[in-house]
Amino acid sequence: MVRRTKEDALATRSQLLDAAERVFSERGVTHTSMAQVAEAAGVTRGAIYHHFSNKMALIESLMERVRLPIDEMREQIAQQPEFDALVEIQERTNEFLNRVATDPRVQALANILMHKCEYIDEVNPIKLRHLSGRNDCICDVEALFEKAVNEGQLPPQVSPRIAVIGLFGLVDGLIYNWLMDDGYFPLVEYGEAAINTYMNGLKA
Amino acid sequence: MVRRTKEDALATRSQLLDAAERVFSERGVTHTSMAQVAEAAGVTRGAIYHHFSNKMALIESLMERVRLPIDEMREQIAQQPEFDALVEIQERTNEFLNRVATDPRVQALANILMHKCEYIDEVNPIKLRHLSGRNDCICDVEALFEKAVNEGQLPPQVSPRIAVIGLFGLVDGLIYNWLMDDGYFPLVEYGEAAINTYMNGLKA
DNA sequence: AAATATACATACAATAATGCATGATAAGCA
DNA sequence: TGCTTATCATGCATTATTGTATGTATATTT
Repeated sequence: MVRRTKEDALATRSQLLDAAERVFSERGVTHTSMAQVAEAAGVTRGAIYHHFSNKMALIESLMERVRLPIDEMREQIAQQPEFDALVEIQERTNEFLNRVATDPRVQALANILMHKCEYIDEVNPIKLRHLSGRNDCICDVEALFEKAVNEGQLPPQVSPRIAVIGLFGLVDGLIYNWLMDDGYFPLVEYGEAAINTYMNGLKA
Repeated sequence: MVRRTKEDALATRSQLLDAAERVFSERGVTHTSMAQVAEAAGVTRGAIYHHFSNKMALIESLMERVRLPIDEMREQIAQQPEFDALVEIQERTNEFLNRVATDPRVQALANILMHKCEYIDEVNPIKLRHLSGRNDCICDVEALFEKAVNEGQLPPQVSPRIAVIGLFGLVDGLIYNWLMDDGYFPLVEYGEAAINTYMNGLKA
């Protein structure tokens, strides 16, 4: 082929990301060659190496594409005045489960990160990004738990730190298991029930 | 080298498994070549291919080695008369957390399965084994929850199925997150607290 | 309109990993 | 004791993949 319009090029880039998301999620990151990604996108490897320097850069762009709307969501929520800290926590958590269950893009990326890639050597920038993003969320929710304790919604012996570690473990574990054996339980329904149980346990 | 005693051969096999466990857990399964496993074990690839037909057979043997004692534990528990279903559940769960936290072999395997390998194509025998073993445990615990409901320890509206899905999600998620950022929270302490919270929530 | 840079396709070289075939030596067995 | 076979080491051929270099035709710029 030949040189296309800038818009065409952007579309190609987008197709490449879509294809990578799909193929990585199906066959795993390291078990997928650049040629397979290119084939799935209907182009050649030349197109990939033009847009991305290597496979890891491709994955980073993949994460960027999903991270942006999530960050927006976080900022948007942060601006809102918080009424009820506990309700806030539960709504956010349920919203997250819902997105994983319904947004195929988020779902595919979660699947890639949890089941279709290997975390190698500490320097791995992907892992660091992931952890950094997580940590921000954890801090947010920890602050909410602290607020709930301070305002007497939760008994004073509740440790916000432990509470948030448990909550994230629960959410991540539900998603992990749901993705592992796709749809052997309804994520949103069972997940919300389990989270509700956990939150009730904090009050006791 | 040469032909060794049968015992020597068994020792070599064991060394290979140890080395694989270590190297896979550090560098990931697909990012580790058979040559690297051999080097870590102090032998050549010839030794590996003599004992195992390929990398996947190696991993299967790895899982077998850990599965056996776990299965024994299950059977052993199953024989005991159950006094208190809820206590039983909590003890088993805590025991599991404890093993992951303290037994380096279990920990390495959990790390490999959760963070250092890619689950590819449905036929993957490793995944199937893992799921099958999980399912047995899930059924065990589900039966215990059912017993707890029947005996009035838990309110009747508690669904044993949802309860066990949530519990396993919580445990798996805690382990997953703990392994991801090794030791950024104390697994046993925080884990037991979170599980306790969850179990209390079921009673409410 | 000419020059240049862009957006890819294609071809090539280098690397690395796998599986197997072969070799060597001693253990196990008749 | 002699034969066979198990336990590994070594070497080889094949294959797959990566990164890059080159080619080409068209947007874009001047």
